[in-house]
Order: sequence, then C-alpha cells, then structure tokens
Amino acid sequence: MERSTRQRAAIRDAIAAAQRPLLPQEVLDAAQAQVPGLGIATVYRNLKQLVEDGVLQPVELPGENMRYEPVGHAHHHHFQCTACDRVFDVHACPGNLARLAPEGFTVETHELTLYGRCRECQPGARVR
Amino acid sequence: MERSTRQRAAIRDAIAAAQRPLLPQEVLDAAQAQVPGLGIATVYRNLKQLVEDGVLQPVELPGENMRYEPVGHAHHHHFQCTACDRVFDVHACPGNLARLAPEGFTVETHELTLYGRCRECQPGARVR
DNA sequence: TCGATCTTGAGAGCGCATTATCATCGAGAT
DNA sequence: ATCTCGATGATAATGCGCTCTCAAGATCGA
Repeated sequence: MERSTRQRAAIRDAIAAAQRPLLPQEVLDAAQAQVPGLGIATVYRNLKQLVEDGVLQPVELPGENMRYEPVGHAHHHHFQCTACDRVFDVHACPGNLARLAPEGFTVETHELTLYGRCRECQPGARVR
Repeated sequence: MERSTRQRAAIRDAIAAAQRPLLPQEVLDAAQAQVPGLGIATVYRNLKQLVEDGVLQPVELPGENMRYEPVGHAHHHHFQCTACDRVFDVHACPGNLARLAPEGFTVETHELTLYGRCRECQPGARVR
C-alpha cells in the first residue's frame, strides 16, 4: 500500500507552489526547504510515481531536460526566459496550425515554445 | 589547411540531398552509400565543423537529439511524423505570437513543432 | 506498542550521445 | 614521386541524466 511521507508531500507541494514547470533539480531545491535531507533519488522516484498516478505531467522543451507540472491545465504552451532559463506556462494558443503543414501531411498536435525575457528579467527590472 | 576528402563531400551531399534535418546516424547511413567504410566519429567531426563554418545549422526538437540542416532557409518550423519519426521543414509560420505571452513578458523568438503523419505515413498510403 | 513492509538516502551503476586518442591513410604542395 | 600534416576509423573514454541497490528509517494496521 502507498504510504504518505514528508518527502512525498514536500515534493508535491513544491511543484504545486511553483506555478511553473520544474526540473528535478529545482524540485529538489524547493522541497529541501521542507525536508533538508531529501535526496535526488527520492525526487526522481516520486516524480515518476506522480506521473503514473496522473498527478503530474512531463514537459519537454527543445534541448532541455524534462520538467514537471500538475495536470489539469487545458491545452497550453510554454515560455522560456533566455536570461534565467526558467519556464512558464502560456495559457494561449495560436490555433489553426493544420494549414501550415505541407500538402498531404496530417497534423495531429503541436508544441510551441516562446523565448524572451520574463517579467523579472526585463532589462532594468528589479532583481528578484 | 583544410583538405577536401571523400568523406566530407559525402556527408555534405547526404544532408543537402535529404531536404530535411538529419540525425548524425541518418547522415552516417546516407553517406555510407558513397563511402562504405565511413565512421560515426568522422560524421560528428564534420557536422561540428560544418556548423562552425556556417554551412549547417542544428535543429533541436523536444525530446530529440540534434539534427542538422543546411543554413539559408528563411525562418521556418518543423514537422515530426509520429509514425516514422522523421522531421520535415515547414515553410510557414503563424506569426504574431508576442501577444500570447503573459503580461510583462517580452517575446524574442519562438519554436513551433507540428506532429502528425507525413505524406508517406498516411493511413492507407503506399509504403515507401 | 509491535512488526511487516514501504520508503528513503547515498552512492554505485547504467545507457546513450558525443568526444578524445592514436596509429594509419591520403590530399596536395613541391 | 615525395613529403608533410590534416583527416580518418576503431575504440576507449567522457559527461550526464536517471535508475538501481541495499541498509537503515518510517508508516500504519493490528
């Protein structure tokens, strides 16, 4: 039977609080605020299980390692800051992309990533 | 001084002929038609150099290894077939994506990947 | 409270793409 | 034709994200 542990709660809470997709390392850093001795293996184990349980979904961006965010968001895309490398959700979609495909190709889905400066990394912005 | 070899020519020709971004392994397979003994190390060495020389550019898709295509194409995107996994160029762009970003974010560029069936992998299509 | 067993932490191990090593080959200047 | 030195091929090595191993710790039903 599945048991509830401080570690698992800390990991789930960290991701829920982040409001953006996190790398395993980011999850570790955040969750260690709650559970100082937390190990990276435990993070990977729980991420894997939470995905299987349908609680989290993996987010894959070009040239990036897997990130994780809670499921339940509707179809959406992502924004990666070119300064801090953090990834944020973009709750919008250009839509109607099937027409872009070459003649004879069938589009089933798509992935869009925006790149630029996040609010905190605007030139001249206060450092966070 | 840089010398011209059969291997280098075969690698460059293979990519030019493909009309789509190729994985190093795909480059090897194609170039070995010209140079049977060609080794994978030579492929990696030449890809690296051709990128430095501005002849090729790397193409990175989510969860995929680097592919390579000739530079010179205008801004474009890519289509990955969910059946054969090959990647094709899409010479179109939805444009005007800056408006999708959250308030306070600045969009510099974007990457779009379409997924679906390529012409040769349409249900019922003749096998290639 | 006790104990069965699930979970954890630390470190070893794995898989895989890519790069380094080095003896040999060959392009191209002379 | 010869010679120099860049290029090649085979294979070892590397880097890194992730998983496995296993002894020790923690959960929770009885």
